[in-house]
Amino acid sequence: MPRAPRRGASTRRQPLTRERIADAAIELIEREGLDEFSTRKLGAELGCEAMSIYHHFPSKGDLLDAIASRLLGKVDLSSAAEEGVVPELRLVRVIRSYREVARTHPRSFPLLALRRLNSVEAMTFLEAFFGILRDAGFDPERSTDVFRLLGHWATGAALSELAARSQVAHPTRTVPASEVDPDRYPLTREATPWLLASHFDATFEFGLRSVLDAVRRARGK
Amino acid sequence: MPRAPRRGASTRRQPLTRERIADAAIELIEREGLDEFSTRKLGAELGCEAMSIYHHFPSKGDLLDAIASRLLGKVDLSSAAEEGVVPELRLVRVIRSYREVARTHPRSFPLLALRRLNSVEAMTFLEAFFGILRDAGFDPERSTDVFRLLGHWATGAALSELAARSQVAHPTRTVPASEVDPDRYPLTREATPWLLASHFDATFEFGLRSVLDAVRRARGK
DNA sequence: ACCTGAACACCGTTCAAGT
DNA sequence: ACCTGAACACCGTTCAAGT
Repeated sequence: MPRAPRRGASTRRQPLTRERIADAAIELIEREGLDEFSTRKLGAELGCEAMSIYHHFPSKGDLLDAIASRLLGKVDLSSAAEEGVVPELRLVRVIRSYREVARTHPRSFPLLALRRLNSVEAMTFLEAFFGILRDAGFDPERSTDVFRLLGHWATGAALSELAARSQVAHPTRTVPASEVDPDRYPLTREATPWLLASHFDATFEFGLRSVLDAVRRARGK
Repeated sequence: MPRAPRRGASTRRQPLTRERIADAAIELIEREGLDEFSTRKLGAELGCEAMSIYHHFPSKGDLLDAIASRLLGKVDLSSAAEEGVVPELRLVRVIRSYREVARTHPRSFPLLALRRLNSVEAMTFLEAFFGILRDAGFDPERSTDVFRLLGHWATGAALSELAARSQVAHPTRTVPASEVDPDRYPLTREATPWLLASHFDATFEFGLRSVLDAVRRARGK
């Protein structure tokens, strides 16, 4: 006995695509966290079976890679090629946009830091960045070192901010006060006001100034 | 009918402790990867039921936090308080040891970057670092900014190296050559030799010189 | 206090089958 | 070509019970 075609629950019969799956996955991760993310929940979200996803991605790992690339694609590169804008300012704009992507996607952003990216988005990002550095007068070798210096710092800063805000993993119990007698750590206690979230912006600006300073000096050599 | 006490399979009846569990977990993660790690496998490793672990940690998340702290505890801080050694050199030694921990624990190290740490190990590390910076003449506010600048860069550098070596996640398929026509990314192609793993050490040294340079200049102000 | 083992509500992924 | 759904071999965690 043939069953009547079910509809209603999901009238939207958009065909599944890699992009649509990855975007829905990002949304789901931001809502429920990386630990809670599963292909089965994603299927429910998309109105299809979990297994349909595997027709577009060979494994969950590949889907996570695609998510990372998609996040990198959200970084605003429009300022990278802007005529008449001094290279350093273009660098700053790209870096600030990178930080903004981290802040608006706190729970999926770690994927960007942990997974090796070889995608169109990654290549586009690299090419734009190298373009700025060439305009700033760097040869390919120095461009690579500078790219990595800025990238490493920016990634570390973003992750640290997310971790400190407990936006990455579900927060677990804090250390019992008895274990961390503050008298044993006087220097840390003294620095507490500047370790708080309220100081993140100032710390970011100090870091940005510092690495840009180093970049400026590297150009002179 | 009482069963005879089983022994043999696990003669070693050391009592379970948080430290023993965390160390076995690190070993297991390094051998099989973070994705493959489970409390059940860890139980088998320790010769006990998976549930025994939950008597020492309220959840798997708490165990992961403990692993992160344990890793941080492996950083060699002996040079931090060394009399007669110039502060900058002490900073360098701690940073190099941090990198070394990442390289010797590639698959568990990401936990250190992603999880918020408030443990004895974290406090000890902070206090040692702040000690060096005080000796270098920094006040608490600048110490915090400098600590974060160095920490963010070092963490980003370590993660990037691990990701590039595909030591973090199980490697997935590479991008099809058709998608990344190298002619569309001439600057990136030109920089390829310096983006390879063989250049990691040089990039690390450039980065270290750069951030230390920035720190030295921050002290003057 | 510390550990067990059955049970529950999940996972990612395979496979043969449907359209 | 694209999607389904049952099935397999797993998970983390609960709970009542053992010593």
